[in-house]
Amino acid sequence: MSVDNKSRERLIECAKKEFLEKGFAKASLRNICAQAGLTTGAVYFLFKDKNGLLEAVVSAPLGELMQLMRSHIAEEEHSDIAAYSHVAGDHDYFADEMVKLLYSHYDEMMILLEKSQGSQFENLPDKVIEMLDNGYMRAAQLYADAMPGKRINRYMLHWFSHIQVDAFIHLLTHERDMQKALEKIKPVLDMLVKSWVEYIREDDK
Amino acid sequence: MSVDNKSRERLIECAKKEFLEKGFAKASLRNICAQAGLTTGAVYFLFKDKNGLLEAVVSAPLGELMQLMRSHIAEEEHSDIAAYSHVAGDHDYFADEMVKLLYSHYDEMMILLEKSQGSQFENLPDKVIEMLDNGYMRAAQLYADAMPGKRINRYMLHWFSHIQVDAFIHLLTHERDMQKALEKIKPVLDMLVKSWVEYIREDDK
Amino acid sequence: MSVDNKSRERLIECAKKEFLEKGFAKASLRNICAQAGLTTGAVYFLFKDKNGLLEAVVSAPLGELMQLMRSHIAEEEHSDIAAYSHVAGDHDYFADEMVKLLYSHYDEMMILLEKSQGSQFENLPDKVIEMLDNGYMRAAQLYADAMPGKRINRYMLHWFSHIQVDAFIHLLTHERDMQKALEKIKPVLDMLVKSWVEYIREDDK
Amino acid sequence: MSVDNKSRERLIECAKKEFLEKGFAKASLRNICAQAGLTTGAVYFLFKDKNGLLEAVVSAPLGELMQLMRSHIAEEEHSDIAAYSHVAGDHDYFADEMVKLLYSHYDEMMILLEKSQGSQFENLPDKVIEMLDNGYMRAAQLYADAMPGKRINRYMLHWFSHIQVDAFIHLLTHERDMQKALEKIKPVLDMLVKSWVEYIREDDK
DNA sequence: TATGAATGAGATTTCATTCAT
DNA sequence: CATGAATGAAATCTCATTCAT
Repeated sequence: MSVDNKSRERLIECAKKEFLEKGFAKASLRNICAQAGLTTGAVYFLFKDKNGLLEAVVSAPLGELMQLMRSHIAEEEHSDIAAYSHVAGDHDYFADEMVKLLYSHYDEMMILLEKSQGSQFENLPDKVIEMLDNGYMRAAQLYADAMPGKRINRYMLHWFSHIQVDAFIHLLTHERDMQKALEKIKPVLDMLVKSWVEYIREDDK
Repeated sequence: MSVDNKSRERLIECAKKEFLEKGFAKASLRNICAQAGLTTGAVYFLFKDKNGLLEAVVSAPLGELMQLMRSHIAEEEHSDIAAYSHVAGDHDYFADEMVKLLYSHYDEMMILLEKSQGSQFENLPDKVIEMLDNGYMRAAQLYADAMPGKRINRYMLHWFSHIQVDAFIHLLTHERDMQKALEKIKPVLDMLVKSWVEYIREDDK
Repeated sequence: MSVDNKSRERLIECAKKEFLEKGFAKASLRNICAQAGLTTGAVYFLFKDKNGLLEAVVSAPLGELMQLMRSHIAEEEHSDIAAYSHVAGDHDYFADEMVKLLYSHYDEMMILLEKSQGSQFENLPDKVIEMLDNGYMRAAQLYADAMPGKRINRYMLHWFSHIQVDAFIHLLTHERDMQKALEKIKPVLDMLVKSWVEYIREDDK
Repeated sequence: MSVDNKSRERLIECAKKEFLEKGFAKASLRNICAQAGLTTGAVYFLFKDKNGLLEAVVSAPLGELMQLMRSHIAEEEHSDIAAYSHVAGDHDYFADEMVKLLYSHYDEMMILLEKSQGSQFENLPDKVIEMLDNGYMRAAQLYADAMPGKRINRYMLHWFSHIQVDAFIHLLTHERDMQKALEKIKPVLDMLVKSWVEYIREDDK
């Protein structure tokens, strides 16, 4: 918005590198600023503090991520249980979106999901899991009710949310190329959906 | 080796608490030593350094863990592919052993698997996954060969090792009671085995 | 001088608050400017520096204070020693004037007298005491001369000046209401005057 | 208690100087440590922190001061109102004790009473005043009850406690020699006691 | 067998101030 | 008339580590 945000951008760029390399906690403001050719004071002028700098690095991608999660969950909650047989395509669609999002901000997502210990975002994966878990709960309930003598296996439901999130993080850390990632996530998601249907219920009592 | 290990043991006990609470990186040697009624110098006499203290805390359980892993993998490598239909019991047996081991040294395992960032053990889960991955490779190869036009999906194979390890860590962090843990891990392992068989292969080319 | 002093005034107003709250030394220019909707640079344009800002806040009341002090001292120096018996009314008059002045610029006076550590005004009370001390000196001399074998107790003279100033500061910090303050200061001044007459002299040699 | 506390003592000595010169808030740990030929870390080993260092500097004299205050107040509370005519000697005794105490730890007392802004002791004078105020309350009550139509002038009572404390601080800052101080405090205390008796009461209603 | 003392390098943060625009 | 950007110096504190004794 000002004539030149060069310093701000340089700082963000250098912070990104440092966070990625050392993680938030061990990242050194001094290092970042030296790299950017500035003094640490500049961080406190341009951002609030170390956390503020991190926020500047990840906030936009984070917003998009949360947006996608919310719309996925909303869809999930309005989906018909009977339709579960062909939801696969749906899931594929979500997975595609997610992969594209993750890889279009690769560094930021890595920081957010893997390198944010010690920051305000250190529990983001857990929060996302919680969102999913809650979102899937209704569908699971309907699904369980549909079969007498069965009830939701709460632990399995949660674990499925956990490994779904985990699947994307694992992908991110093991495959740098987006096209390949799009291929690789397919069977994973496929397996997840099929297993979900099969293992989400347990015998009542 | 017996006269007077009191200090050593007190130190180990206090370190365990601190590591569990704050994680290795943020644990304070001074704190630990003060708690043990000693000074930091004692750590450098009795152990080598901070990492050495951690090692003393976790080495025995770690040894047992590696032992169990190795024997599991060895078994896996000698197993017959044809037998895969009823390997379920086998896996249950392994899972039981693993859960019992993990829960008989709960604190140490938590430290090792969840609180060791910054230490020499920070990649232990990855190493275990690697072991598993390698161990499952031969069986997977045989299994793939048995079906023409199919080959191993390397990524899926690795991911299965990943979530298998993850399953135990997730259990550890979400269920403190061993009996309940033994119940909860069952469907997880069941799902894992069944899915393994189904998803480990992909179309050739 | 009139078109647009808004910024200047806003700055002064906000500075007043901050100085009052935290004292000069711990007051933060950034805070003040942010509160005023300006940046720190503005302070250096509109005033000279932090001290200049303080000066702008207190200069008018300070001028009046010094004026009153000077006229009080001038009167004191021209007063007749013989008249000391009924000077009481005089002192009451001065005290009233002083209280009215102090309370008509309560905030500024508080800053000046209690919150100016670290600024150019940090010794104002001492300077005022010095003025008083010098002013009372002549009267005291005449008074001492009037009684053979007596001389001025220099220390007591100074201490009286000290507690006279102190009396007003104490009042300011312990009574926010002007009417009540006017009542409370009466016996204090009364005591001061009477004791002055009695204790200002000591035996010669 | 150890072989040599040289560093500790050097640190305390240098801190004393720095605190005296700049006051607690503006005193620089770096400076103090450099002066003592140590690093700042040493402070955090030998004391807890900056406040801890100050505490080490002043704690002994502070203890004695509080002790003396307490015994003075206890005496005051058990004193007979009828005896007030010849209490003067009593007060002289207290004043002598106080002056001796203050001057036998001159630097520490200066720090405590004049240079402790920003530390845990910054309100010590106020606390002492409060103690005195409370202590004198009972005597004042009896004294007021003894004359119908009179009641305690709460403000004057407090102000007397205030200037009594102030008298000692003023002395400390204006007279470095103990013998001279002992002389100078006499008429001050004398005046205080006489005025107390005269001004502590006001007309009822 | 351990202590006590101290280091040295680092951390984040705060601040008044400057100055080109 | 004031901003926005940035400096540079200083602040307190924390820590793992060392080593003579």
